[in-house]
Amino acid sequence: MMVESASETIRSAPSGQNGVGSLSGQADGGGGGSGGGAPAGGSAGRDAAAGPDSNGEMSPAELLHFQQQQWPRQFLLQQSSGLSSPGNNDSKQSASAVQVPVSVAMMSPQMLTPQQMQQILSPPQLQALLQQQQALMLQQEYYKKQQEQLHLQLLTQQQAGKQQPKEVRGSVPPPASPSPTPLLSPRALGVRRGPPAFLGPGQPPLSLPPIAAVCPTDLPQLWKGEGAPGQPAEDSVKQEGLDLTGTATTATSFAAPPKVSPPLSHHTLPNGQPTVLTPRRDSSSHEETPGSHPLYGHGECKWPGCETLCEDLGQFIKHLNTEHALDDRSTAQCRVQMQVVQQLEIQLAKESERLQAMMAHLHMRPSEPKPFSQPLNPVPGSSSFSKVTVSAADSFPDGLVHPPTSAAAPVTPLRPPGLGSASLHSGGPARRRTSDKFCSPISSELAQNHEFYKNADVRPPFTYASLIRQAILETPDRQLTLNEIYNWFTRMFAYFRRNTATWKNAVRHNLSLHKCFVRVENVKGAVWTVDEREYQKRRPPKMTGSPTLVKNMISGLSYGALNASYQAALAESSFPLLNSPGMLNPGSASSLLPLSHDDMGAPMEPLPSNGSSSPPRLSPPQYSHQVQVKEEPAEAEEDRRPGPPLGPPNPSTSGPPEDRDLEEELPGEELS
DNA sequence: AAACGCGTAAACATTA
DNA sequence: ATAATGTTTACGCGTT
Repeated sequence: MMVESASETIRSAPSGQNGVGSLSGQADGGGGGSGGGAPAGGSAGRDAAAGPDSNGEMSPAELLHFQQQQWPRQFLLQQSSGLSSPGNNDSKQSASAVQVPVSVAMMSPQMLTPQQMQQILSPPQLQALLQQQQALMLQQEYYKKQQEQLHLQLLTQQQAGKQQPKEVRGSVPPPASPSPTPLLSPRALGVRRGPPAFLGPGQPPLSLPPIAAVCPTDLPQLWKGEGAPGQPAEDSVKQEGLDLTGTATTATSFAAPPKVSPPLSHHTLPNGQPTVLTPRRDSSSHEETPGSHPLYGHGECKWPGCETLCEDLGQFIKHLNTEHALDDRSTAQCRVQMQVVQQLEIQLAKESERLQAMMAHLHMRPSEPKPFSQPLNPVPGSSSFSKVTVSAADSFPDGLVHPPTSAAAPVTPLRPPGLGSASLHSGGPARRRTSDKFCSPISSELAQNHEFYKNADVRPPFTYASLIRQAILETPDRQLTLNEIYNWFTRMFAYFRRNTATWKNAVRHNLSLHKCFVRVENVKGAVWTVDEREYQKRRPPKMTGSPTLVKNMISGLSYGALNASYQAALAESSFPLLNSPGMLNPGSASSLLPLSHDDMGAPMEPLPSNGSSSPPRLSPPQYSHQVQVKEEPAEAEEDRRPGPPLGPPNPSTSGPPEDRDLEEELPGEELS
């Protein structure tokens, strides 16, 4: 995950080879503080090596990451964009994307990182993407075969003395040659991998072309954009090709309503081969001049595999007639193209169907329109939020957003933690914190995406401190041994099932570093507890309503952050939901009490000076227990609290539970 | 630009 | 002796 910062890499360099090799050492999971090796070498290196499950080979998750980088990103983006507004060329129509999950709709293509994608999509979705990609690769294979076949045919013909259409591009090798030299240039056959011509001169290599720019007309890119499997992903440009493939897949959807596959015109080729042509090739999307030709764009021929430059339409027509006249080659290419289209159609149909189902599902839910300015103190039972369908505008006017959906939703399995985890992996450590900072209440987030985090190798958008705290608070007696904390991490997050040395070290580091974590000597050893007061202390002032914040959310931090913020806001406004039965954390979700001041933006609440157990500190009752723990031996605590079994939240529970709950909730919002 | 929070690495000490 | 625990320092990055 995260791209290791260059600096890190640099730093580690001197320390010695860090690499996978050394990593393996630390991968032993021993976790000992000794820190094993220096990871480094890059994110991939570290991640791959550190994990116990990584033996130098890519784990499924890593593979997923890798593949995600190839195309799904744009694919999805476009898809989402298309959903929200088929005709909208503006890729940033976030605000208007009311019907699309905010987490997706707001994403800016350029900002979506594979990790974000991962977060946005549920594992099944990711899986689907993978499959799609594989399907595309298979297609590629198919094309290649076809091309080879064609090649052979032509070769045969040629050898038979038949007149072959002359190769357009001068680079055609002498026909007679029996050598592997392609009779048809790879390019002509679509195998060629030159710089994607479709990337117009003005288009930055990595930028995503406006949705509108991708249309059926661009399908030919498949011919060249997709490289042969063996071809190492070239460079960004090349990847772009892949991306575009995905894009192309979606492209058709823009031209037609999501639900139905675009009508197709079935033509019959001269040779009798039915050809499927996407309708309005020319009109759809491409801003082509009235007199343009579907196969002509950006000054060049768009015939699959052909990039011949043509100054004008006239020249192009001429070229078309001469070079792409009716012949075996053209026919074969047409056939291939037809296959491409058909595949895409099928794909589109499937995706459309899925989309419909998703939308239907999501729209059904928002049973509760977000009540706007609700009091900061959420009304119990108000609801859980879902990261769905809320326009940015709605969410940020006051920095508060209300859950569009109704709480009942227990944890939706594998629901992508879109909003909350948004910016996670996009960058270095700090970056991921962003979302954290923006507060998504950890318990809420966790509750909702429990399954997701549990199964997806996605890094949770919380700081170690917040996670540790959460782990501790989830237990009946609010204390855990280091090992138990470790276990919690691994149990709750797939992500922490690897890189053990790294994160364990981080956990220990955090425990020691933060005053909020108090080590208590217990009979059996030492346990860690949380000093809620301290924890609260470290929380930076809230950003509620801060223009700056909003601004950041909207622009600076990438949509991911925005989403996170949004989610956080939602969550904050709906604490009660934390207590919903669906909550995964039995222990933590015990309280229905309105959270105290804490979150909601209230800057730090001045801690009342009730300091019960902690003399020096004025700590509100809620915090007292923590403090006690801290100052008292574990036994004391145990006495205090026999330890209500971690059962579902029991509102009726009296005192102690309350405290607990409060504590939990308070912090609920994770820092800030 | 500085301060701060966070993640990561790593050296070192202590304990089981 | 070894591994698990803890503590501490350092560095880089992003945000405020």
